[in-house]
Amino acid sequence: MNEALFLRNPESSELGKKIIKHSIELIEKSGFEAFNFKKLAEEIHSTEAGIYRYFENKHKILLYITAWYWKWLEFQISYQTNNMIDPNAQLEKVIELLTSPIEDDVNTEYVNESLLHQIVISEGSKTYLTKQVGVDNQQQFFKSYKDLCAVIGQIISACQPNYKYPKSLASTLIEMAHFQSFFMNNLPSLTDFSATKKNSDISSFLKDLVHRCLQ
Amino acid sequence: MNEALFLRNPESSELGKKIIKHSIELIEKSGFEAFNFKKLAEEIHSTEAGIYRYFENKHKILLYITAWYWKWLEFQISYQTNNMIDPNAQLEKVIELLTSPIEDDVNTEYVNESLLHQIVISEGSKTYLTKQVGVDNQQQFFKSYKDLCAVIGQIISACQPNYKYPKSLASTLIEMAHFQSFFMNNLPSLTDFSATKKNSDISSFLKDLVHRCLQ
DNA sequence: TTTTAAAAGATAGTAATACTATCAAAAATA
DNA sequence: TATTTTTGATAGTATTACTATCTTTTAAAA
Repeated sequence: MNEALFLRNPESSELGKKIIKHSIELIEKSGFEAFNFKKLAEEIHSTEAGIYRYFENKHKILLYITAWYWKWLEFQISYQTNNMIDPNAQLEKVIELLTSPIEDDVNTEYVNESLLHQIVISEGSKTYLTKQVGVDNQQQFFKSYKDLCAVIGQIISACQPNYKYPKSLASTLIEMAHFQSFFMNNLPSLTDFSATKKNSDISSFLKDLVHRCLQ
Repeated sequence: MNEALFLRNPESSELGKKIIKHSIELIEKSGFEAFNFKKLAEEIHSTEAGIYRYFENKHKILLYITAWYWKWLEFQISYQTNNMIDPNAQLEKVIELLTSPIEDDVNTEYVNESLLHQIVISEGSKTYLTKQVGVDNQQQFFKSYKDLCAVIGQIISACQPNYKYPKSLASTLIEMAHFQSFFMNNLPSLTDFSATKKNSDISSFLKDLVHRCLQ
């Protein structure tokens, strides 16, 4: 993880891990706006000052957990497409991983990936939709997101070397996997999935989209 | 405009129009997070209490101005596609209107559409990415966004009646017109337009996308 | 033109948020 | 055992997001 995201590495202590674990739970439960260090401190039976020793502010926590998620997802993708030779099959797998509800990964004790996935859907855009996006980007806070996007862009180019917009299609896939999910559950008339509310419908939509774009 | 968005109609008085005009200027300049009623009051030489008589809180102002924008854009679309018979040409026009930088409309004295367009790009998603999205939706706060999406969905269906995802493709077009613009200017590696930084490139990308999806 | 009502201005105050500072206690390490 | 590092406890400040009240100005009705 990018060291500029924290003051003290949360992975290095029990308190740090509790901060991450309960930040994920609280943000998922009440939303990022309602989340603050006082509530978090109460939740983990510590103090506000204690949390400020790990993170400068709540925006850094959001940056940290979303960066964590993108890194984790990139690993899942490379792991699960490892033995595939056909880039088209790889791309289908990527779309499935982007759209399917995530089950909690038992290898990571203090991170609940299922909750984190929901946070990335509902709050993820808030990491970069700010006036500091330029400075934050210079400090490489979005590196893991950009890395994931680059990986997907490369698979797209492998499928169809002549396609002119591999990176934009990659970022479109990531963003739409999340936005269509949010819309389906909260503003259903913006989607074609209001009847079923199935994640597999989003998957079909995106697979159809890339298939037509790259054929 | 939806009457539940305000306490007193800002269009009905000089003070109300000043609130809208300067809200747009301030939010565009410093971002929605830094925007507050105290700064706005100073800007228009009025008082905080005065603004609270028009809007309950700053979130309602953001909802108001974005709803205003979607209504205005829907009008532009219906006006500019009015005499077109070919739905494919209509859809191309829609994409151009979504992606091209907006010039200030002289018919609306207290709204600068160019600034408002930038706000919709950078802050628009924050209107619905909240925990209250359900209640806000019940109160019809997103009606003009959903109306616009429905109009575009209908054009898509007119182009290709067999296409299975007209609404999702419509919301994808709207969101991506904005996100690709934001990425191009702030996180350029997520797009294929970092060399030119031209809005017409986003337009080409989206036209290519719908063309392939609907052929 | 006077009366009355509505809108705006001025001022004050509160609860919550987002921090910073300090010092002592506990835990880990040398 | 001594020393450093981490945590806990407490206090305090500036800003934000409101609410309340009263007076002045403006506008509309009588």
